[in-house]
Amino acid sequence: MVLSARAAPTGERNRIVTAAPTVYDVAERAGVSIATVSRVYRTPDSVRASTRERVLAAARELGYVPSGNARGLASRSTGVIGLCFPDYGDPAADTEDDDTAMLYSDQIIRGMERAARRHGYALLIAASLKGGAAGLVAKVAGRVDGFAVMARTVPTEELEVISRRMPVVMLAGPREGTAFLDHLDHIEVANEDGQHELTRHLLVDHGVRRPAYIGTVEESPDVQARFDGFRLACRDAGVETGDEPALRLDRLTQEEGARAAARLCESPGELPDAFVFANDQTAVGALRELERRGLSVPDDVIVTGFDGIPLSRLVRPALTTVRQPMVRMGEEATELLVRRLNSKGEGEPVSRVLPVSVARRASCGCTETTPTL
Amino acid sequence: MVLSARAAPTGERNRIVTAAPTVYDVAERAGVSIATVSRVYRTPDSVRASTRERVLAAARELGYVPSGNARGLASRSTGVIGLCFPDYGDPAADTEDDDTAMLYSDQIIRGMERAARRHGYALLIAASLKGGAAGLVAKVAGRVDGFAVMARTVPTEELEVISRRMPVVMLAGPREGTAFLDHLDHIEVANEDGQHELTRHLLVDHGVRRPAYIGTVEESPDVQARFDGFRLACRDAGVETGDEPALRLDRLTQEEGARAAARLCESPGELPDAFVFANDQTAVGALRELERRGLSVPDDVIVTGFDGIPLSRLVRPALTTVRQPMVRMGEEATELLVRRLNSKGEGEPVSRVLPVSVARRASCGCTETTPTL
DNA sequence: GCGCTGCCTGTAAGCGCATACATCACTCTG
DNA sequence: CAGAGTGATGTATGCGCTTACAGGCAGCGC
Repeated sequence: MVLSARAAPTGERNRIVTAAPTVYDVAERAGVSIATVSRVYRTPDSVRASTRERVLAAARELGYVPSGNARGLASRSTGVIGLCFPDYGDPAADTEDDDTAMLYSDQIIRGMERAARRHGYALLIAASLKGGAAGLVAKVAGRVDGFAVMARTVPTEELEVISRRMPVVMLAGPREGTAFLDHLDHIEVANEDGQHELTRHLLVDHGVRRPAYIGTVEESPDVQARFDGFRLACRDAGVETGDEPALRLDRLTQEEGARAAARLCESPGELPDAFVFANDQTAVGALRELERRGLSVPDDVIVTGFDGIPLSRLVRPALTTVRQPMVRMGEEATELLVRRLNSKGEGEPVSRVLPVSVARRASCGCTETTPTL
Repeated sequence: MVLSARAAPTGERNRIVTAAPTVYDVAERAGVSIATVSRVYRTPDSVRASTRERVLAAARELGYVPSGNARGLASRSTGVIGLCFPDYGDPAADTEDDDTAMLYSDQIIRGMERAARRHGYALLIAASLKGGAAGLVAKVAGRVDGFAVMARTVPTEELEVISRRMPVVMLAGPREGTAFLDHLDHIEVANEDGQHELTRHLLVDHGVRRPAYIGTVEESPDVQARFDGFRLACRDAGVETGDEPALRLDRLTQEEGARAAARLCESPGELPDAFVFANDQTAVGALRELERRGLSVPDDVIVTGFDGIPLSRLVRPALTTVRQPMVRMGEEATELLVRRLNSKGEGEPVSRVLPVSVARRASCGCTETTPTL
């Protein structure tokens, strides 16, 4: 807000001085009708050049900014797409660990924002409160043309309502069983394939024989798929594993990962020769714990992660993991939404599986193939 | 979009079937007027419980979602705040380094989103294209109640227009000289103090005598302030430094940091006993380069950064740095905006300087005081 | 000179909601 | 039992823009 200001004698500064100018003001000043003003912005070519200039000049002088609301209302579209992502962690406890925990969402946000910008859309983001306030949806959904939803951040019933009004795409976490969700567009990564290939690498190339998979208590579809890939690879290689992960964690945090490593080290019997974690954060936590215990990775035990977050590359030893194209996933989400928007939602639901790639790094005994930087 | 679907014989699925229901539809179904429907959402207590239930039931049955646009238009507010941040890097070149480069913005986004959510606002984000498309502003500014702007992402003239309509807060990068910007709310961190304290620690506690400061070619206000802190600390300790950084980099990336380290190592004369980098990314790059050269940090040379990004803690040796409360900065930005919004913008412009803290870690020879996790 | 065509601009009707104001049904006092 | 007060609801208007649709006015061929 601009001050009336320097010149003004008193505390006038920093207050909104004038009501925001509207098309009417601009029209009057330029000596045209409001329709012409609107056309200058919407379809410039349909206005004579000289008129256009006059309007733009008037707008500039008045500091006119079109009201997005009025525009949206009249044109029945907002030029905004929304993203709902999970808010891990307690907003109050701003731990450092939490900082890294959200990298996943960050990348998707970035990807979506970029692609959205390319298409002339802006991005509205909202974390789903863990409490699950219903307000969110009404709030966000009412303001966007399309909606991307990270798995299980929005109750199915709300999704159903929203999807009746606008395109919705689900991110990560495959379609759930429910018939309804089958009809949403959907993007996921090749979790099973990735874990399968990574595991195969450990078994075949590094001769691992007693791998331990560390999953979660409440299996997300992603984690489930990863475990499936792990099991399959073991079966293929004739390595014995149970139908259950060696360990199930409550949350996929560094702390939990460290705890898991501790538990596995202390449990009776032979130490596994590889810890296969369901994500990078936990693997990094394990790395720390093993270092603390004086165990060498990968000599005493191999450690692998999943996700390919930036820090997986930066820890020492660098973490062997499965890289997910997270930024790309965000971009794809936007692309899908935009396509639907342009085609008025016609067409079969799309389900896209993005390929992943195994990053073989030091924590499994491979030399990094790419330079560190 | 819900399919008409399973049942339908043909490609009807995945199309928006019905026009979105409005207050009128809900009102009719519930047998009330639209005003009552509106009141159910805006001021529930002003409607008799039985009526309210009827309305809500009708809304549920119809899948009613209030139009944010209409709401905003009628109430002259959107419930959304905006953030404009820089888009580092080429969107096409999705290098891994770029991933880490944007951590800064990510954290601010997170902080703003959280605080916004607490206050019932949503967050609209838009990176400023480096090309500097003017479209952005009209697009975003027309849709929000308040606007946070990371330093130098929006041209001053546009800011001036926007700030006439709504509260604007500048983030990081102190007020510029221009009189106009002096009147915006503003949040920065204690760059100078932080660098001063860090430098003092090196000089006094570690006996550093030949520190080299590595800055940037085009000095941002932040980087400038950091260098000022560095110089001041040197002067205080009676250590000789020039008025110029030892080196100026084009960009604050890991590559550049590595290159800087190489240059400093190869330059004639005695090796500096400490590399003081203007941010963490460059310091991390230097760490790698020094490792490659077989030099030990901190024994051969001390390295420090600035920012306190998560990976500063994760590299080995862990990086001594100045922690900026980036998430907090985002939160503060939101708080400031919300306060202005509630007070109709009254009051003097606020300039808040957030405190920083020095993280003494292994790269300066200190043991980490906090456990790794 | 006339009607026609095209280009440019104006007129007017909403878009879906919030809200001031009016109305109505009651309850409460005196 | 009239009049005032109270709570619940309806009526009507307008928020600022987009967009059919309807002119007005030039240039064209006849």
